[in-house]
Amino acid sequence: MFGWRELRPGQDEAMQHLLQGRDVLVVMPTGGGKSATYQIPAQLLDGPTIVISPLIALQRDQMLSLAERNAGGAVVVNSAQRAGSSESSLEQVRAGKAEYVFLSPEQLAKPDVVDKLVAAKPSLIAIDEAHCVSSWGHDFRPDYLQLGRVIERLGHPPVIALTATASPPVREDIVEVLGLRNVRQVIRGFDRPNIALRVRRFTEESAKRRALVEDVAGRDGLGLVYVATRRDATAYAKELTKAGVRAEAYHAGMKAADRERVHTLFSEDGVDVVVATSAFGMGIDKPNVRYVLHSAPPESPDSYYQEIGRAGRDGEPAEAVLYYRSEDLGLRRFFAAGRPDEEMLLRLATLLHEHGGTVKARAVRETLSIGPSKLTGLVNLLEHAEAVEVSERGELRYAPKGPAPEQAAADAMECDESRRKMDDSRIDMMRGYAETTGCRRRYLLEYFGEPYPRQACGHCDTCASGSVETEQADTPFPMHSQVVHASWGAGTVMREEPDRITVLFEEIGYKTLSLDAVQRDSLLTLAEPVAGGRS
DNA sequence: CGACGCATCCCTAAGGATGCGTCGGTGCATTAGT
Repeated sequence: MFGWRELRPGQDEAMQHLLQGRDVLVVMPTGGGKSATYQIPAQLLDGPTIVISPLIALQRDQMLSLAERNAGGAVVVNSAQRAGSSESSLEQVRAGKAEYVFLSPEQLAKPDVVDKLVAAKPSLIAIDEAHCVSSWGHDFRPDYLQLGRVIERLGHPPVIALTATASPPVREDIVEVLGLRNVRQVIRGFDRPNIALRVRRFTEESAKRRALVEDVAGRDGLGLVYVATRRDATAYAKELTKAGVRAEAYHAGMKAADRERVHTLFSEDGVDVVVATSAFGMGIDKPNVRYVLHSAPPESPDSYYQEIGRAGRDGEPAEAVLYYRSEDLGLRRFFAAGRPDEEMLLRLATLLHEHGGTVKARAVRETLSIGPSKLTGLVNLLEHAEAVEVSERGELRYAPKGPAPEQAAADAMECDESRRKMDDSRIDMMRGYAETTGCRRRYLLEYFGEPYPRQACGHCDTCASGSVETEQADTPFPMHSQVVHASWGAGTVMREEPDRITVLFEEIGYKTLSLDAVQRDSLLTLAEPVAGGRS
């Protein structure tokens, strides 16, 4: 049906788990055949498959590629189509005339859409780009955090979550938010040895800009330059054009037609380089991208690996260069520092508490005069504080045994504070990557929990310059051992260096500790190893 | 948190230094107006 002669590593395993009724988290590089892991079980299971996908453009592409096959029909439900069209899509699903239905999490926030899907008796749910659950749900697209409830409402058929990049805490977040049960993790192909890794450090912004423009002008082949702001996207594109490079800017503030035009140029090799904010890239599977440069660090190694992973898909040599000034992390800290509206949080908690019964979300929005997205964000926080419950139909009520509203608001703020600490620690890990004297590949792979031999990878600047440590560190806290800190709680050793270790603490994120201090003050104790592992 | 643009200061004048305010990413859905 799909024209494949054989399965790739991991595909078979993921499919077997689904067919045996288990939930699965798949982490595989783009182009590694992630889609197949739900497309084939979808054919074998009796009932439609719901695919949750973050971008309307992705939904359309996936729907069209399935429509070319004789695979039982695929439809989309979103705001980009005519009013009646989503109706008829849902009708086709209910009548068994469509095997695949693509929707955004926001569509699933609508009770009548979910009702129609329940009536269609779905046999499988696939969450595409599942890392969005973790990175976008908190304030940007809060409906992501309600997916767990929707999955239950849909009868919790086997669920498969798919992503190309997710560090261990992101994987845990995905499993928790989606409420996955009896979950198996299938993780394959993290290392991308053909991508050479390099960091160039600068003190002056102007020197960094000149060097980057010069660098691009001297390169052959197709490339991507990631920048931090829309203004920089335009500015760099202009300077590169002046330097004789066919460059195009790309960011979310551009008109849809212009964005479309840049995509087309990029896919048809009609451009040398696209200068973009993080808006560019999801769903891109272009084999011949030769380099990915960053004019500033992104907010986490997760994002960085995702973005440089768009280079060298053809397996030919490619390069990822980070143009780095420590000051550039400031913008990321600013973005991570946003706090919820505490006053509104308290008003919402008080309102629901005093009402005492079940209230429609619309009525709450009108009373507090806030938008749907803000309300969902606040509800997510109060749910986390176990003060508010959301019914199957999306109605709100105060938890019978919930804390008092003041306490609930305070608890919710504390939950958010802990998330912010984790975000900050990811920024620190990005700094660590930029400033490490060790092998950069090992740094990234260990961040993702993949052991990498202590040897020169030969494809990063630190290995090439000979500064990399190859000696096996002899520490009392080996890689991946479980440790406990008096005030930071439980954690896992994620990185060892001769004089320090990095621990991922469950509550507050990544911390790098000097071994001297750890031993002098007995800061850490080894915990009992936890039985069981991951595939 | 830091960069940038603008106004002000210095006072021979011009242009560099300083201070202040503003702005900064990712997308869905919905609706009013053409």
